[in-house]
Amino acid sequence: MRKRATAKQVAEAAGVSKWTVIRAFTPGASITEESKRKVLEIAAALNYTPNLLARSLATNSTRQVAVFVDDFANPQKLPFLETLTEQLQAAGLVAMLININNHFDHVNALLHADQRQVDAIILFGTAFRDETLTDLQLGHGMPPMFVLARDSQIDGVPAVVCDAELALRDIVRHLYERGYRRPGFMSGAAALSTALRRRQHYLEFWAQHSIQNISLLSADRYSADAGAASVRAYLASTPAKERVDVLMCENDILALGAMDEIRGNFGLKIPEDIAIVGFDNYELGGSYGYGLTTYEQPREEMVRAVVSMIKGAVEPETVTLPGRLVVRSST
Amino acid sequence: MRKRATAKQVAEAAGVSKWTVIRAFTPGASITEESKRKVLEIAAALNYTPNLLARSLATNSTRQVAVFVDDFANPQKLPFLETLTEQLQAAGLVAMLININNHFDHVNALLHADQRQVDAIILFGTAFRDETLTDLQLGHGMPPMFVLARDSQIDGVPAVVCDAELALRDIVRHLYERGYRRPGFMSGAAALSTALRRRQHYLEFWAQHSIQNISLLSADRYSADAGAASVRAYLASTPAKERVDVLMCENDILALGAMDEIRGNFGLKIPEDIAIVGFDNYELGGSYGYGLTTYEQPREEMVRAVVSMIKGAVEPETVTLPGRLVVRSST
DNA sequence: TTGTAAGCGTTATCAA
DNA sequence: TTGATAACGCTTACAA
Repeated sequence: MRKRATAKQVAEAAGVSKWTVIRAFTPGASITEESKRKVLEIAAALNYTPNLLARSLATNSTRQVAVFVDDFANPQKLPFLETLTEQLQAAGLVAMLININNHFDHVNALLHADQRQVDAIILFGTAFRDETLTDLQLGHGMPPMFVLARDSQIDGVPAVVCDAELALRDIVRHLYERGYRRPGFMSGAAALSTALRRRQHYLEFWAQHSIQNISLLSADRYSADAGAASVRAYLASTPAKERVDVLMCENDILALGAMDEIRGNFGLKIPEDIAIVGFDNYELGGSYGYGLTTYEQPREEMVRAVVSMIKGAVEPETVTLPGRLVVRSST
Repeated sequence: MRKRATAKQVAEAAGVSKWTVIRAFTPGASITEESKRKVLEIAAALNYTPNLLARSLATNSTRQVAVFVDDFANPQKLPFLETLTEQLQAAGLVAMLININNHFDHVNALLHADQRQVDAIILFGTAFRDETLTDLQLGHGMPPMFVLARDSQIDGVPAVVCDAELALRDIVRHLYERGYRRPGFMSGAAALSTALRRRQHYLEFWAQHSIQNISLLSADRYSADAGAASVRAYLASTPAKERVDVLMCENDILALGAMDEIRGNFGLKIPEDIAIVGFDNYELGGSYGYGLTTYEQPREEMVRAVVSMIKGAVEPETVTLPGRLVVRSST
């Protein structure tokens, strides 16, 4: 059990009251330079620093934000976590990273975060069951919640997402202008609303060009291997004449796997035989070997939006932000 | 300001003292079934749950662990974070994710974690300046610290690492048995002890086979592009006859970039012209397109070791754990 | 089994 | 500017 100096001890050593000590550590408090200097000096000698835990109890604000994550397979999470922690910390907040993968009970995680008195909860791209939330929301008093990088269909829980409609419009326009006319779409495993929406808009915008006959592939996980397996099955069962001329994959990881398979195993050329589009702008996709055309989510802006709402600088409401089409050699 | 029911309120509503309420929520406390049932019932009605913040203050234990991360570019961090949060949570602990990249002051981060009264601090693969630590350690009273996935050269701060000597011995033995005799090594940017150690052991074990002439390449970042650029410069300036027959890269990301460049830009075959070895067993390296031979760190065991020490189940001391050579088609 | 008193280290508020 | 009182919601130790 390690010991720390408390304000009281510093006060005694400095010959002042403990409130004066507190003031010395409170920016802008009314205290004479003289007292402040003396207190800080003694505090340094005694190795005293304010106890944020006690402060949280007294102020009813922990300045901690729970961040729920359930899918650690998507490498895209990492830059998001970096940006998120960076902006939270810059705002004087700190992230509690809570894993809610299969091993954990979602309701319990929520309750636990609440008991820790976090100032807010961010559902970061999680497949949170909506019923779970509605149940608990009713039980009032929960910390404010936000959904990041995924749609929210829960009343009163705002989401910050990349504008899927705009994204798919840009993508399809690009593909159409490049001359592709036989599109395909590879879905990932999850029936997440965000995922479904990408496909839906893809179909919708092709339909506006009177192209309705779209090949639908599906991968059973979000991994390169699953992407490869999916495209392998497709190519193996589809005569060259009938194949798509462009395949959009729901995210970059699937796309990378598909590219490997198309070039390596089938000896086809990208984009001459089949063009490929991904989603997320995962770093490796931009490397020489791939040159994957993709769409980048406005990470900084999305995070900024959530953090602003948490800080209370902005009214909480669902925000949809435009991303950026990144054209490379795969289309 | 949201309101929560407190133990006192529940006590009044239930007609008992608040300590009885506490007992109802304390497993194994001495309380009659009758009182307990009643209290829990009223508590549920009032939406009461114990305030973990107040508990932490009273018990002097937050059950929070600060996890410092500075390099979010390495996708290997993600599975580690998943395992770490999983095991911490299973032990009743929760991770505070603290970003200490360039934007932040390391000393301050440490001080801040301390002020938050965390039970422990994990330096997860960070390039923490050792002087920083020694300074602060002296100021006693800091939470116990641990270094994960990197060597620690700081007195009293134990590390949990993958056994580099064993790893490189296995790798070099494998390469030697496969018949390779002209090895090369690509280093990443950082002068991290862990990184230097890999190269050192690589040289050492080749030397045991009387092979001393080892080509040293270096990449200026840990990214696929940097790996590609490094190998490009090498190949462009080295006649085919004089080239290495096997190139070990300090991690998988560098290796993947190198592979792309070797095959795509130079039209060489892997492993016939140049064999490649990586380190980390990053998922994409295992996909069909790469088939990268690599070495897998014993993630679960490493995390288990740290968590055991934090729980106090095991004496804190540096632990070196054996990993696993993963042989694929690139060698 | 249950209630009481004291304490954890702060902050808010008011009085001096 | 400074000091004092009460409060934050819980735990520990002890008494009833």
